[in-house]
Amino acid sequence: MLPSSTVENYLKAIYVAEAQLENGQRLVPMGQLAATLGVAPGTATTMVKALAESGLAAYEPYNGVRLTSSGERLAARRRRRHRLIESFLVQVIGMNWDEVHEDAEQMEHVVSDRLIDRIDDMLGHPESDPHGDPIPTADGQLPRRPLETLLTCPLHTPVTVARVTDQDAAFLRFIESNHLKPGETIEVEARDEVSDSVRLKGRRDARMTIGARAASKLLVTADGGRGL
Amino acid sequence: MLPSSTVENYLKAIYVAEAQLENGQRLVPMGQLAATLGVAPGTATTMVKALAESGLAAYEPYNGVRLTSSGERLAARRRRRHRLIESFLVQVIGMNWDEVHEDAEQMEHVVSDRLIDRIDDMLGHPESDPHGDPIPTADGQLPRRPLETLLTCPLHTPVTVARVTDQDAAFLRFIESNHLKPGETIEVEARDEVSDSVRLKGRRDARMTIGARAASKLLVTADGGRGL
DNA sequence: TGGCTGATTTTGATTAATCAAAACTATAAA
DNA sequence: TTTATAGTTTTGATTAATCAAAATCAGCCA
Repeated sequence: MLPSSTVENYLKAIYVAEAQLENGQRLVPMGQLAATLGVAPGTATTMVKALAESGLAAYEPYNGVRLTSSGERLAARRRRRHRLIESFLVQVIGMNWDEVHEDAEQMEHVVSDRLIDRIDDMLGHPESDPHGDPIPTADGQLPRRPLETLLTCPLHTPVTVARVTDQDAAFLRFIESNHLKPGETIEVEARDEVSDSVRLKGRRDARMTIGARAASKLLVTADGGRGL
Repeated sequence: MLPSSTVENYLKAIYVAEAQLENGQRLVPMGQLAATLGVAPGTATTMVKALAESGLAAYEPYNGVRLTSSGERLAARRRRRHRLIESFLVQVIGMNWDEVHEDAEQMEHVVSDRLIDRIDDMLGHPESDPHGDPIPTADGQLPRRPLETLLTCPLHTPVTVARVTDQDAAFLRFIESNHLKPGETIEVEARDEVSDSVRLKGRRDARMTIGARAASKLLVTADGGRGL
């Protein structure tokens, strides 16, 4: 009855892929799903058919797959667990934010609801995790904030880093050592299409230039207030 | 290469059963192993043969099974993880000692060594968990203390509760509400063979009588000092 | 309108863990 | 010494998750 961690991982991968679909697309293609999960395409097909059986996903042969509302509910619950555990590992255990992903990945499947609630209480019901990723409430609601990336926010205006949408440890260490973690106030000074880069003014007026791809992973709030 | 949680559970069950073997017995019978793991006898046979293949257990057909030294090493590592996690859940997260077993049971299989070490540091390298069970060191050594049960300790002498060898939640709550947790100082006033019971003087001279079976699960140190 | 190509699905096997039930041992009683 | 029985092992199947490779489909290009 309760979904295996394999099932939970498929739901998560579908959710993430759905959010990244271009323009009109509504279905995640099987090949992409199989690739992100690191399994053979046939395996993904078989598993997705099983998900469809149990009402967690809608599957159209040769077209792709998307989550049903109950699949989304499950995925949200799982995201909540993951993000609370990451927050906990960083804030309570004092692990670095670039080394918590793996442990959280494993623990989210096995920890009891009771322990999750306890952690939620301890942290004071946080709205987002150390990366700024929003934490769904127990009933699956997302606290929604309108965020912009460093590619779209206004120039020469103080903005607060709110979220870093990449879990890669090296990238996170880069963000940290340049004082670009959620909560920091920065300003975009210029964008250059040709060199594909963005110039920033950071803490203590430090200047730095980062690539557009990296810039797109830093989400900010336009006002100068606290991002959390 | 790294053992599945199923393998770890078999090792644990064999270890516990070995420690409980009567007098001259050196091997754990298959039937008993299967029963404690809740699997069919044939399943245990198959699995134990696989353990023997990989050098973790010594198996004698129709006689039984015991751990090899490398099996014991693995079991000790696993016990260390379990007990550190239980200690952590009680002392840091504030869960009750009667509700942590299940979570620890799951988490011990998945958390990273890095996190275990971090927990060990946070707790100050404790020698025993909240039940008083000793925590093996990272290289598998057990801090050994000579303990007696309430059935064997001297009468009319202050002793300190050091360990409670039963994980049953109801039993743990009983111990707690009667102030018999590890660290408490108590005295055995009398033992009665016929009624199969033991009379105690506890905190603030409270008198209570418990059954011999329960008394055998309370381990104490003869001196009046702190048990931890 | 074919026919090609790349993505998808099917098919047939494999591995780990399990069960039920049949076959087998070892020992203790007759 | 034979036999019953309790405990153990084997056998044949099952389930979840996976793979490789063969078969199939969809859409586009000519």
